[in-house]
Order: sequence, then C-alpha cells, then structure tokens
Amino acid sequence: MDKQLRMTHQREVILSELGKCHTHPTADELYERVKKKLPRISLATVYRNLEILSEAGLIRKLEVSGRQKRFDWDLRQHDHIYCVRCHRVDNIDLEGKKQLSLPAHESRGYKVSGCRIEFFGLCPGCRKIQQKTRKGEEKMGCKTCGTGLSDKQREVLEALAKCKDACGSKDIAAATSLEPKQVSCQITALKKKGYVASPARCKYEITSEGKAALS
Amino acid sequence: MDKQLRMTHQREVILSELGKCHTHPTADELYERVKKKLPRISLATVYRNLEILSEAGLIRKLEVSGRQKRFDWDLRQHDHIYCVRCHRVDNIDLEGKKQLSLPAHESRGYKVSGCRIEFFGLCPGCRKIQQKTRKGEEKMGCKTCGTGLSDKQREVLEALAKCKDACGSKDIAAATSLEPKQVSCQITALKKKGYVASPARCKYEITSEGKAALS
DNA sequence: TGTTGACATAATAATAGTTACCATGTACTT
DNA sequence: AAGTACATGGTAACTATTATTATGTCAACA
Repeated sequence: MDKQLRMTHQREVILSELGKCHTHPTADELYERVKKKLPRISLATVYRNLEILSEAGLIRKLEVSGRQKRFDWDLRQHDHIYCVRCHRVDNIDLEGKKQLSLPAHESRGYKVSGCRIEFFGLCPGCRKIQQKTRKGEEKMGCKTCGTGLSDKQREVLEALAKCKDACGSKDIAAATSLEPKQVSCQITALKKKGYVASPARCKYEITSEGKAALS
Repeated sequence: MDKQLRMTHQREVILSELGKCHTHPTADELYERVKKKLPRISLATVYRNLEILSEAGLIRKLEVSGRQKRFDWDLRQHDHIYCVRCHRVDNIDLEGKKQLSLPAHESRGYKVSGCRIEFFGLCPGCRKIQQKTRKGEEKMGCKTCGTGLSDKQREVLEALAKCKDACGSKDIAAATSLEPKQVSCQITALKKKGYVASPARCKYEITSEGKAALS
C-alpha cells in the first residue's frame, strides 16, 4: 500500500526553489518563482504538489498565523516568529527550553501529538515604517480596501473637488444625481479612506489624498 | 478619538451566545446559534461585530490552526489544544511554565509582542473513532470532496451498478456516452471516494458505499 | 422638536485562497 | 504493444471573509 511518488520535472523544480527560499513561502509566492523556470506550469500543479510532497514528508506544511498556508523545506524541529504587519515568517530556535510537554492531567483527554510555539510582533523592516508613521493616524492601508473607488464614491468625490469651500451633503446631492442619504453614506466611506475631511460639523472637503485618488 | 460603541440588540445576543459557548466557535457556528434568537440577522453582521468587539477588547480573536478564525469570550491568558481531525479547540492552562520569553539575541530584530502556544492531537471523541477505523484504510472523509458526485461520475457509477460482475472500463464506455479515457479518469476519482473497488487488475465493481451514494 | 449626520443593519456582490474537475499527456506493467 | 495509473494545465467551483449599498435607528444640535 506504499505510494510511489513520481519525481517529475515540475516537482524537482518546486522542491529546489523551496530549498533556495529561506522565507517559508506561500503557494503563490512559490508559484511566481517556479514560473520563471517553467513558464507553463499551472498554479494548481504547485498547490497539488506542495500537498503531495508534504504528505510524503519531503517538505513541511506550516500552521502559522495569517490566512495563507506556508511551506518549509527545513524538516528539523524549530519554531517561528511572525510579523503581524507584513506577515513575514522567520525561524527561531528555543535552545534549552526545547519541547514543552503537557502534564497528563491537563491534556483534557486528548492524545497529544505535538506542540507549536509561535512568537509574533513587528519584523525589523516594519518597525522602521511604524516609527515614521507614528505621528497622527496610522493609515496602514492593509486589506483589500484602502484605495479603490466605487462609481458612486467617485461621483461624490468629483463633486467635492469642484467646490472651493467646504460644503454640506445637500450641496453635493444637488450637484450629483444622488439623494442626500446616499451622499452621506458615501462620504462616510470616503472619510474612512482618508479622501474626505470634515473641517466643521456637517461640512466636508476633499483632501490631497482624495485629489490624488481621482487622477 | 475614543470610539463610542453602541450596544445594539444584535451585539448583546452575539456576546451572550459567545459567553455560553465554551467551544471557541467560528463565525458561522456562532451565526447558527444567534439565528435562533434573531432569525433575521445577517451573517455579515456577525462577522462585522465579532471584529468590532474584538477590537474593542470585549472578546478575543484567536489565531489557531485550521482555516477559520475562532473567537473566545474568556479574556484571561490561556493557551489552546486543537484536534487535528474535527478541528475542535479546547483550553489548556500551563500553570507554572507560564509565559515563554525569547532571549534578545534570538529575536532576529523583531519587536516581540507576544507568544502563542498550541498543542495538537486527537480529542477524546476522535480517539475512539480512530480506533474503530484502524483496520485497513482510513477514509476519514474530510475536505469538501468525499461524497459528492459529478454528472459524469454518476453516469459511470450507474453503469457499474447495472453490471453483475466486475467489468473493464471498455464495457463501461460502451454502456455510456463516454470515451474509454474519460471512463478511466472517472473511475480513478470514484475509487478515491471509495465508491468503486478493483477486485482484479483492470476490473471494477461498485461498492456498497457506491450504491448508497447513487440513491 | 424636528433635522442632520453618525453609526448599524440586512442583503448581496466581490474578493482571496484553495481545491475539484476533466481532457490530455506521460510513464509503468505485464 | 496495450492498457492502466499517475501527472499536468486550464479553469470552474468552493469556502471563508470583506466590501458595498440601501435602509433603519438613535443622539445631539439648531
């Protein structure tokens, strides 16, 4: 019942690229690297083979923070440290402290097969960025949102750009095809993105970021 | 700049249901429970509020193994144990061993903000199941595949069901609208799901699981 | 005291990451 | 040499999550 594992060219390249990375790459990071050697390879092949190779014990699939799975060529026992900002993952070695073990009366009936230790914080690169951005709001711009503009948002922002002074949402509603309620809804979203500021209650104006976003 | 958090009825229910759960539920598990109290609540509201409540520090968002995020009402420092089979998460308390700290020369330049310790293994329930299923293959049936049948798979399986004895893929191809190559492809998938067995090389027959899957 | 805008919600579309499907290609087995 | 098993590329489908938007609710100011 032992499986035969065919070592295809694709698998060789995936393995060797993973071996060259010391960064615990995600499947699509590895795909980008492998594509340089095998331009016609499919993303599905990379996913499939990472799964197969890790089941065969040739590589290790990591369970680390963040939404993407990561893979490691280094099979030795070691732990990781995770950057909460850029999601980078590095190795750490806990030397003496080695393996934690769980006292039997604390295992809650589980058959324990291992333990995972993960430190987290800011990596050196992100520490620097954090210090620079420390004044005022953070505006780190993660996630998928951040810069995009929907059609309605663009319409409101363009109307705001034409106003010389700060104006209320009724003025905007008049200048666009939108109703006042819809305008206020869009303005809320635009403020969140930093494209609109409110110098006084119920008065809005476009920010320099907002102008930049329009072009 | 401090946020005001409006305690709506939806939020109250989400909080109280999370408090009643001692199972570190995922967003959709919690959604199912909350829906019994508030049938008209939206899944998005649950997601949004779990995010907001955890940012406000009223609950904790956990980073544990598995693909779904989990939430915890218990804010005290504690660690977790994870079942690799059913993905259940329980609490553990490491007593004296408490907080691991990372020696400065090992932190690789990171500004460390915390540490996560997670044991994993089989929970009591899954240990029993594992023992029963130990003979032969495992057939644990995780993932999304497992039981579903595509149109072509169903066609092949139905043809196999009509055969009294084991037959080759050519016989199946003749009995269906499919070509021999396609049949062999489908049979491979069906074997993986446990719906087809191969009593002899190149001979296939439907299993009892296969018959059950057809009905 | 009625507006106005901040904050919430339900419904749904969109997104990211991953896996399934399947036609086709390649390599073992006998 | 035939026939099967295994692998691949391309793409559809899926899961979990987040964004969008019309609408609803509430608190505070004019």
